[in-house]
Amino acid sequence: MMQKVSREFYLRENTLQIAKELLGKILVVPSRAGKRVAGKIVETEAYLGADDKAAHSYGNRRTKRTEVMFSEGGHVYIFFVYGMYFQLNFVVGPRDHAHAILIRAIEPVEGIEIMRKRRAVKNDRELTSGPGKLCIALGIDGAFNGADLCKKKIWLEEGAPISVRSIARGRRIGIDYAEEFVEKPWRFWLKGNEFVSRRS
DNA sequence: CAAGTGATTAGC
DNA sequence: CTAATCACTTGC
Repeated sequence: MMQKVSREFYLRENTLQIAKELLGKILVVPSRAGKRVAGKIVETEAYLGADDKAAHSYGNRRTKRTEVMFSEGGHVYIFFVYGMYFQLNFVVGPRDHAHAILIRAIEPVEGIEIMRKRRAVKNDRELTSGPGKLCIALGIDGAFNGADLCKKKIWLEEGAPISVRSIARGRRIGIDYAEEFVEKPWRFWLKGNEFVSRRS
């Protein structure tokens, strides 16, 4: 196994930089039977906490749901949307910073058979090409909320280096309520990767 | 393109 | 308490 990403990576305060650096890293979530199910991160979105109208923690809004966003970097924030889907986020920065990065898409790397079983789709391209899809494929649900990325339930490993020129950025998706923050180019993806989510 | 699904939140 | 909304996906 490649080197596990350490706590220090998540504790930094430059959330946009971290969102970019997450591209290419390998997300690993062992199955219940202990088999590795993993994928390369190909799309992320940064949510800049108290000052970002698109963030759940905007204005330091602290509720039962957003509580884990205020924990220290390296923890997992899971929320449930549209009555059906879980969304995977990594909390970054020091305690009470309340910044998070949404993992929007991954490219399957290990345990693809398990992913196919969990997602009954014809085309492998549909396996993990969206934030709700990848949670199903990886078996991520509300029980992962607050999990520590430095422990054994879910973690990140270094992947092959990514060239800066292969990174694209643009506006975030599905945040029409965020007023002047709608246009902020805080979504990052790997150019041309077929697992990047379709919508723009 | 629109339905579906239920937790979460704000507002009374 | 109620009602609107929602960091999405799928099938029409």
